[in-house]
Amino acid sequence: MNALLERLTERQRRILETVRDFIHERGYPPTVREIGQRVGIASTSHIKYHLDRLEEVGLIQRDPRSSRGIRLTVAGERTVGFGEIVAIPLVGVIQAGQPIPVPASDFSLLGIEETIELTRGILGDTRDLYALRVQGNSMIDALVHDGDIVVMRRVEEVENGEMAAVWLRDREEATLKRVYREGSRVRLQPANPNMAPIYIDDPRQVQIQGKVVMVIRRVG
Amino acid sequence: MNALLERLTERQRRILETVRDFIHERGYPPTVREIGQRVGIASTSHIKYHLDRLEEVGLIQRDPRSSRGIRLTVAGERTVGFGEIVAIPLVGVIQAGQPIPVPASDFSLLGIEETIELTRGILGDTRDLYALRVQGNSMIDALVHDGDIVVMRRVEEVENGEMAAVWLRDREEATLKRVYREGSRVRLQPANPNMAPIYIDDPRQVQIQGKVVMVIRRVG
DNA sequence: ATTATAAGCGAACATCCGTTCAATGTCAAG
DNA sequence: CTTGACATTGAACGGATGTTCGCTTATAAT
Repeated sequence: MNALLERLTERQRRILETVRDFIHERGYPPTVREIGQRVGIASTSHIKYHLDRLEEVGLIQRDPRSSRGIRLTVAGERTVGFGEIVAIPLVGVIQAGQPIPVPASDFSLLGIEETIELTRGILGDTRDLYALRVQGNSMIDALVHDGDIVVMRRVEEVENGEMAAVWLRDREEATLKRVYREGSRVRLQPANPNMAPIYIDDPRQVQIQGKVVMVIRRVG
Repeated sequence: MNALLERLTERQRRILETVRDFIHERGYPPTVREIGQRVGIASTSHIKYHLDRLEEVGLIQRDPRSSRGIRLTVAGERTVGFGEIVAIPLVGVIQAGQPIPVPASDFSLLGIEETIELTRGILGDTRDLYALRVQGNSMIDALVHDGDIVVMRRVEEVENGEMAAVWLRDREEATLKRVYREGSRVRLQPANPNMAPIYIDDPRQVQIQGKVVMVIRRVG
């Protein structure tokens, strides 16, 4: 999946992580010697050697003639998983009678018009996320309504009880429900506890299209 | 409202903004001399003099013996309005039969156990925000349910049609509704379009406790 | 065995950088 | 007018910092 990361030696990934951690802790990048202290390399020139490699492959960027003039590039932040802000591509719309769009697995954020930016803290696992805008009130039994943004994780299967976006083949309907496998049938439980569950006898009618991670509603 | 900011001279606020901008642009803090270049001060000692003042009032923090060892404190980020991340204090719980907590106007983030961090981009105006956790399903007609987080802005009055947290005195009930003043009475409209509005004849029964800015639902 | 490549060390150096010091200017209060 | 607090300057010092250079070691390919 990530060709860059494979090209890195253990030392180099260690250095990249150290730079990331240092910035996160102190609010400014480390010096060559401070990196050395953390990764256990005595020679400053040797660290420079590795930093040159990291810069060559485009994971970091440096300002020559500037002390601590080092920062992770977008690629660098991605390979090592940076601290604060996660950009989630907004790839489409949830609509009644329409399957829920699932982006390709190598989505690169290029060519995506819009992203929403969240902090790592309020998300759990930040891998394979994408976001959809809700159109219409067809998801209202999931306590989701027009204009909301749903953050999803691209998965093929879900655990019992997880909230998923499912496509019901026969009804030609997309819906957000908690999915329970009960013997041979499937129970789809609305988020609204006042509403009754749906039972599907043929599990093949239920196609998992993703897993709901978060719902965000901006109120004008 | 902000006593700190008034105590700052023009020069000092300018320096604070310069530090903020520099970090934002380059990814690392400026040196004393780089600050001088931008604000037009030739003497390094003079800049140190102002940095000492800024540190005294707690707007910046410095690592002695570290080059570029300067960062904005939370207070500093707030006075000068920092770039990306906004920390919103999580001050309590919304519960049926309980007024909605409203923090004091000078909430300083000190003594607050928990905060949620969001990016400036998905919020609009980031002033006077606080957050509440929803407990129970009493807000379900606002499409909000147990465990959701509601981001609020501390206001005393709302525009017509805005979603607000209101306390109904006679019912002893807190609820999230769109508020419409219709002549002498007040219409409270649920977010769920399938549900009927509530009409209150005596406007004094309706006490605005805040304005809903965002609803966030983390799905397990 | 030889060679190429990556990994590593330590010293030396010029520059960068935070800090200190002595001195001057400004301006309102006493 | 004097005083004292604040603002500003310039020079100098010592330590921090990125870079260069020469050298050594380990590993794998030729």
